[in-house]
Amino acid sequence: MTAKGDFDLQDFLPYLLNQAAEASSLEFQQVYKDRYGMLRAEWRVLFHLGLYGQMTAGEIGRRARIHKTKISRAVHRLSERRFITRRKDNIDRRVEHLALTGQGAAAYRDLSDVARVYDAALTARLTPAEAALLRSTLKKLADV
Amino acid sequence: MTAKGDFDLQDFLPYLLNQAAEASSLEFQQVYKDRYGMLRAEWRVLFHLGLYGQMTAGEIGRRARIHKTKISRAVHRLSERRFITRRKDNIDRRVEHLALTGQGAAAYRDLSDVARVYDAALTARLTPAEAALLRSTLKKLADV
DNA sequence: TTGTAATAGTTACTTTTGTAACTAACAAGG
DNA sequence: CCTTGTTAGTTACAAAAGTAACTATTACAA
Repeated sequence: MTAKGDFDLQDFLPYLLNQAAEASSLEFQQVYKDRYGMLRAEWRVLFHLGLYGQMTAGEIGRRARIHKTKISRAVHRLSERRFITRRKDNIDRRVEHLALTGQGAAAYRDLSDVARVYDAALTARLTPAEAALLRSTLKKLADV
Repeated sequence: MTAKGDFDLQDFLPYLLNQAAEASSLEFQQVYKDRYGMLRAEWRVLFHLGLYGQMTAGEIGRRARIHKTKISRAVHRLSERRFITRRKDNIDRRVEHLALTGQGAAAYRDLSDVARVYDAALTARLTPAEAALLRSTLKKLADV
């Protein structure tokens, strides 16, 4: 049934990327989900605040390319659970400045340790050359 | 705020993979969605049948690592819209053999053409060495 | 001013997904 | 045959995501 013009699914980059992304996210997902009850958008917001400090929802959305409704819901849940604080800007009162609470910073440190270890384990499955080229190539592809 | 032990989100493989996967899936998604009203699981089922011929839901699920409920719903919608047929196995009557209809085969040919062109466009953004290494590395990572 | 457009973020509504429980059919040992 | 366990696939219910419309505020030009 495979006609000669066909190319295999295994050679279709979007498919391959999705398979690799899903497989490689599984274990980390278990951690932030089981340990902190977070969703994907939530750990991403947490990491942005942990890595780059105080930010607004819009800034996080632009950096991480997350839709504003996802951010809005993530921020809502994170602040509800006291992982982050929200402070209205004095000048532009549409904007809120988000920052980690002590609890949020602790969760961030814990998860970023897990991420570091997990990333090292993934990387160890590749040669150094593969790993380096993979990262740079993925960055290229992520730029739309 | 970025402590010296931190590693950037941009170096975390699961994050990078997800960003690249999402960015690189966007345009193709528009096509199968707008042109045929399909979801991701649906075009994958369609492609499996187009590429490998008649298969059962379970076989597709194992190959593509798609959960059986997603397959079940995809199969339901695809057969409802006359893209595939379902035929009960004579010996093991739990099993159904799925196959493309004429309409399904036409959709498959159209979408696989789109996929081939789109994949070529993505690949063209990389050097040949990068593209080759990317594919082989992704295959490694996709193996859980 | 004041009217129009743009921006930040939220909400309501719908669609899709995740989870677990379910039916139906087969398998295999007693 | 029966019981127990397994496999294929479906369904019910709950959680999450997508879309578009909404509020509130700011920007800017007539």
